[in-house]
Amino acid sequence: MQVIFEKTGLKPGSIYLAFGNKEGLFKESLNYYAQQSISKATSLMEGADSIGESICLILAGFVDDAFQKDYCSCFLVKSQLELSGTPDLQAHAIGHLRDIEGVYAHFLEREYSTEEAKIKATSLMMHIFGIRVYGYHQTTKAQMLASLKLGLPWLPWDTLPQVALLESVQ
Amino acid sequence: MQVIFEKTGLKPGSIYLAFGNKEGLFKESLNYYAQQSISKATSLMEGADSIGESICLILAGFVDDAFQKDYCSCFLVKSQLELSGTPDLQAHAIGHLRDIEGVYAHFLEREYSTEEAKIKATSLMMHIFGIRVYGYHQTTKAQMLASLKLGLPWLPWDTLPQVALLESVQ
DNA sequence: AATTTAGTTGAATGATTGTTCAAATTTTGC
DNA sequence: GCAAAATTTGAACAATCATTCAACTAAATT
Repeated sequence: MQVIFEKTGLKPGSIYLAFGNKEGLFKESLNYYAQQSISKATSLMEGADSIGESICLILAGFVDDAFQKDYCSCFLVKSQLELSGTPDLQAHAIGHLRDIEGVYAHFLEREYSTEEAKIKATSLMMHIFGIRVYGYHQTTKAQMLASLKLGLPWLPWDTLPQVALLESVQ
Repeated sequence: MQVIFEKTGLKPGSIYLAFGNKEGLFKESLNYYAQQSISKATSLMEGADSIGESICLILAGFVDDAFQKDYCSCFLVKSQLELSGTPDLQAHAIGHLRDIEGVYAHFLEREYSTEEAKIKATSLMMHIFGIRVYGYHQTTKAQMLASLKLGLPWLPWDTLPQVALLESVQ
């Protein structure tokens, strides 16, 4: 809260009037972040010819994130892990992550059976979580991408415009 | 610290004499947890005929963990993500995780080239991180295992004694 | 048994935390 | 232009936090 007072320049009273308490502000932030994430992914997959290709682009973007300075993983993932002591908020974060998995599963159903789409979405989420944690290790983009190709061999990595991947190689 | 005073029954002075300060205690805990993790994995792979099979067993164990009550993911993973504000401790956690990746890479070199072993170890770590995060979502063991099979197809899932996997299916 | 070392106690300290509220200010609706 | 509603302010409060320390007890050494 103290950091937020500083960064926003607002006084405690204003923020407490708007959000009630710390948990309220946190929950609202989680909602905003989740909505933002979902609409970003959705709009990328909606307009694409190939779901697979847009997923590759999304993943390449996550890899890029990891090499930005002040990388801070993913708000939802971090919250889910940190909030063991606050089951209410943790459930909120988990719910959003499951929604995101649902979005991927939904779009994958265009190209696979319901069963296949579901299991592929889970594998996808595992890799996303993997990137979000492994990102801090600061190895190389090439290594992370190679590992993604190995773990997600059903994605059309090679039909991607090479620039998209090359520009991801530091 | 307060919780530790309660749970151990020790008074502040005793703990501060032994560990210096909160960071010291935390660092020592990370070291202990990491050493424990590494020796558990190492001893499993050392005595095994097939590295692949022992890795499958390790992963199945991680999946089991996720369905234990009071599941709390992995101390190193959680610490790495939480300690953005304490670069010193975060680097410590990251170092341990990279050590663990090194152990897997080392054993995989028995069956693959150095290059192959390295990239497979990275993919393995991504899946482990994935399990550690996804574990909170409480779907089903079957779904998590199926997703692991999909993402790690180079592991000998089918040569595993069926009991080991069956007993993992809730 | 005497002396040094190691470990524990219990209370206290100062800093930081989340939170509240009456008064002042700005914005809105008529 | 005015009254009502909405926001902001600034100072304060109470709780919690990590940490310290002199006094006390137990263990080890000679």
